[in-house]
Amino acid sequence: MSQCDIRYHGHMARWQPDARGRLEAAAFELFRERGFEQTTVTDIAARAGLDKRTFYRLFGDKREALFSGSGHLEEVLVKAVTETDAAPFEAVVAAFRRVAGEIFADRLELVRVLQSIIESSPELQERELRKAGSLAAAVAAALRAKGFGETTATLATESGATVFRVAYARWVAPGSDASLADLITEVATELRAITSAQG
Amino acid sequence: MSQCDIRYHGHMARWQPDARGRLEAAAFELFRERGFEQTTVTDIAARAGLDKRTFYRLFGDKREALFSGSGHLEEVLVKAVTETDAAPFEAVVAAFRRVAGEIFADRLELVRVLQSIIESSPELQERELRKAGSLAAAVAAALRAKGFGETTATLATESGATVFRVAYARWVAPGSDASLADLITEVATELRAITSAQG
DNA sequence: AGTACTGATGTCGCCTTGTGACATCACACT
DNA sequence: AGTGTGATGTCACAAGGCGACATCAGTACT
Repeated sequence: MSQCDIRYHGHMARWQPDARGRLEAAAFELFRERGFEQTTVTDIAARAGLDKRTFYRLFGDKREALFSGSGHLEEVLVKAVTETDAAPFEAVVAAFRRVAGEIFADRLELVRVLQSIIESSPELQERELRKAGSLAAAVAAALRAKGFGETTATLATESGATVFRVAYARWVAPGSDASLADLITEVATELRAITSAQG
Repeated sequence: MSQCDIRYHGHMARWQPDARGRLEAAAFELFRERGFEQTTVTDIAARAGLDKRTFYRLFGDKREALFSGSGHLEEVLVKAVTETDAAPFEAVVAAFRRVAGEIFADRLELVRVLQSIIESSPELQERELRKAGSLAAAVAAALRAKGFGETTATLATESGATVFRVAYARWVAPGSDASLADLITEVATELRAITSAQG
């Protein structure tokens, strides 16, 4: 198995390594500098020293270059939900709290820039919504796999996601200094209060 | 005020009336016949007896032709939320129940076709998500206008929207025969149970 | 009546997104 | 040396979307 010794998987001298990473970085920079709509895919590829066609082989479309992290997020979230034995809503909230610590905690500045880019473009907002949706679908599926019913799984997931969204918005908003995990706990309590109030 | 007698607002002989309506109808038909992606804007305009450029003056993009009804929905929803004095979550759920009766009740078949078109295209799904989002923003704003806090308004709105989405999915699913309004009530009860359960 | 204005529509040309088909060329394996 | 293989570049093209200008019925103003 001498192949295992090859650390630089294939083509190293011929092409700069990590084309995908360079494209993501180039896209992020350009979106920040000029805005999403003022940046063409050709611009991104050029800055990464690649061709437009190569961009489209690595990303489905221009927006995807900005949402590469969401796959990892889904993974961690599903794992967290699977490994607990709490009630569904509590499980989802706890999973988000874990994600808050593992993924978001030390990236506030990055997240703020990312969010400002997204807010500047309707196209990106749509994509973000879809990513959130498929993420929720994955979590709901994980709950169902644990034996919960379709409706229960969906409602717990969506409620948990709502809690996260609100907490996240507060966390990203300027002037806040609480941790995301704490905000999640607070918002979850508020949600319980609101939904259990008497009509 | 003799002008009030003019029923056919302006240009009647020169152009067929209701260009917008004709384009919406043409788009709906073509999307159903060939699918969204297999239909070009030029196709739609041609079927409506108009030019591509005219389409883009009336609709921001190809997807918008399918979501014309969402403006009316938002209007009714906001009105319903404003006119009640129930607690926030209950107010939103009641508003959705009202919308269920006033707008959706006698349109199951149409809604099913619409939904099947949307489900066939990721682009349309993204747009639907965005429409739902701006609708929620409007409802939340209405709650805030009634004096509720930002967080309360958002949580109540999002929870209400979740209830509606789940009920709507059940209603549209084949084989169901309950009314949308009843489904909303049921789902709201389930949500209360889930969020108030002990960890 | 004549004329200028308005406003919805059509025409033309352009850039950008996204894709299929084919060429290229360092590296690996035989 | 010969032969793949796989990531990349090149070319051409359909479709989305937009700016600028032309057209022309009806309206308003004189």
